[in-house]
Amino acid sequence: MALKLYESLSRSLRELRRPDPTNPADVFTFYNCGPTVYAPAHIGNFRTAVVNDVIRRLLELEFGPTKVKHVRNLTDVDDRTIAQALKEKRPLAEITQKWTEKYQADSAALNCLIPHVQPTATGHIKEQVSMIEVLMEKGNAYRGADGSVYFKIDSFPEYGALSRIKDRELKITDASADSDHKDSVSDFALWKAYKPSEDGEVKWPGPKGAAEGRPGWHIECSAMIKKHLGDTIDLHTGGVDLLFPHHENEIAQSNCCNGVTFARHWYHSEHLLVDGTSMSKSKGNYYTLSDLVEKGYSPMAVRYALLAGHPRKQLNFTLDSLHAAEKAISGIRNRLYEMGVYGNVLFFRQEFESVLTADDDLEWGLFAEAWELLKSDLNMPAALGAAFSAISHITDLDLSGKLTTERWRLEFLSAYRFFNRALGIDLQLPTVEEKKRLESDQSKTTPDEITALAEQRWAAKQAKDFATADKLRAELTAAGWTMLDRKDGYSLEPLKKA
RNA sequence: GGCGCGGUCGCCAAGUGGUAAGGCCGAGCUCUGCAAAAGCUCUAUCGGCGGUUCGAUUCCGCCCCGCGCCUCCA
Repeated sequence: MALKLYESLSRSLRELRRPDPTNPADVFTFYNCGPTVYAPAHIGNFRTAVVNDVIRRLLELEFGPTKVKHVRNLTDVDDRTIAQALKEKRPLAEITQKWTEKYQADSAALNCLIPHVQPTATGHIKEQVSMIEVLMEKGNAYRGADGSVYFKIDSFPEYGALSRIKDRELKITDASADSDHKDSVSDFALWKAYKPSEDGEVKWPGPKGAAEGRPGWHIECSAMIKKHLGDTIDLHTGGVDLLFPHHENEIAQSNCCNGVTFARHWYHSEHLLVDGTSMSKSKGNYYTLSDLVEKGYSPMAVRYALLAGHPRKQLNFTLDSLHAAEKAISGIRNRLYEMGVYGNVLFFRQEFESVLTADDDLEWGLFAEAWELLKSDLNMPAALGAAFSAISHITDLDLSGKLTTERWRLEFLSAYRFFNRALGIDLQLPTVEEKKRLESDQSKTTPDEITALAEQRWAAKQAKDFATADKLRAELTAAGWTMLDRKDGYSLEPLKKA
C-alpha cells in the first residue's frame, strides 16, 4: 500500500507523490518548520521534530534514501530572539548559535536524522528581500508609512483556504488593532522597519522603497523553500499552531510571487499536553529533554513516549507514560534477547547495520501489519500494538521450536528495521567490542569497594555459599547498587533515584 | 464570541454498526538458589441523556467536561 498522510488543505487522506525512480533528478521535496532558537526547545517542540523525523524515515524507506530532500529552517531572527539578546545584552548571533547547538544536540540524542539543509533566516536576507520586491512589484505588497512592508490580503482571493479564516470571526486584539500602518488589520508584515528601542543592533538594508529593518517571520520559510527546494514542494509540515497565520501567509506569499502551487501536501501534527494540560513554567509541567535526562530517563524513552500517540491527536505526556516507554523499550530488547537471539544478533550484526541503509526490496515478515499501519497516516499507536503482537508471535514460534534460523533471521531483521529504521527507536544492540567497552566504562564509574563486594558475592555464589551471597547482595543494596546475575557473569547498576 | 479537536480499563492509548488492539502498573502462577529477565493467566462495555437501527462505544441531536487556535507559540 502507498504512503498515505492526512492533508490539511483538503482535509482528507492523500497519497504522497512518488518520485520517478528512473529519474535521478526527481526527488521528493520535504520542508518542515523548525525551531526559533532563543531558549531550549521543550518536549512539545520535539514531538513535532520526532514525528517529522518518522515521516522522513518513511519517505526514505518507501522511495529510497536518495530520493528525498529534507529541509528544516532555524528561525534566528524574530521578536523573541531579539528580545532575548537584548535581555542578556549579548549579540543576537551568540544567542542563536548557542540554542541552535543545543537543539541539534537534543535532536541527535533523540535519534533524529539530520535534515539535508538547515537554513537560517539571517543567512537568507537577500532571498527574502528580493521576494518582497517581487511582491511589491506585482501589487501584492505595499509600503507602510514607517517604511515597513505589508502583504495585502485582498490581493490574494484564495487567502484563508487552509485555515478557513473567512469562516472565522477575528478577535481584534490590541496587537492587531494598533498595528502600525497597515491598510487592513489582517494584512501581515513582510518587512519590519527598524525600531531602535526594540531591535538593538539588528537591521539590514530593506527592499527597494522600504526602510532598513528585518524580515517578518513568514517570509523566511517562503524564501528558503524557493531557494532550496523550488517553487513547488511535495510536502510541507509543522505544528498545528502554525496553520494560521504562518502557513496561510506562506501560501499567500509564495503563490503570489511564484504563480504556481506552493505545496502539494500540507500536514500538521498536534500538540503535546503534559498532565492533561498545556505546558507552562508556572504550572511546573514544563520539560526540556535535559530536565528528563536529569531525572534518569533515557532520550530513547522520551522518543518512544512522544511517538506513542497518534500524531494528529493531542498526546498526554506524563512521567508515568515516560516510565511506561522506558519499560516498553527494555521489554522489547529483553524479549528479543531472551529467545536465544543475543548471540545471533552479534553474529549478524553486520547484516543489521546494512538494514539501516539498504534500499532494496524490503521484507517485513510478521511486522508487515505494523509497517502498513505506519504508512497509513502514521498510526503509530496501532503500529506499535501490531509490533508487540509480532514479537509475541516470534516468541511463540521460538517456544514451540518452530523458529528456524532462517525464519529467525527474517523476523529479526524485520524487527530491527521497524524499530531502528522506521521509528528511529534504537534497540541498541551492541557488538562484542562495544559490549566490552560498555562494561569497562561501567567499571570506571563503579567505586572500587562496590566492585570488590560484587566480586566477593560472585565468588560466594560460585561456591554455592548462598548465605554469604545474600548477605553481600543486601550490602550492595544498602550501598545503592543492584547486581544483576547472568549465567556467565553479572552487571552492576546504581539503584534508580526516586 | 468564532474555528477546531477530544472525553475508551488505575495510567498512556488504538479501534469498529454486531458486544473493545497494545504498552505500563497491579494480582496469581511457572522457571532460574535469592535478585533480575522471561513465560502463562486475570483486570473495561467505551462522559451523560435522547434518537436512528434487528443491533451503537462506533451514525444523528442536545448537554456536561477537557484541550488547542483566532497575527508572529511545535
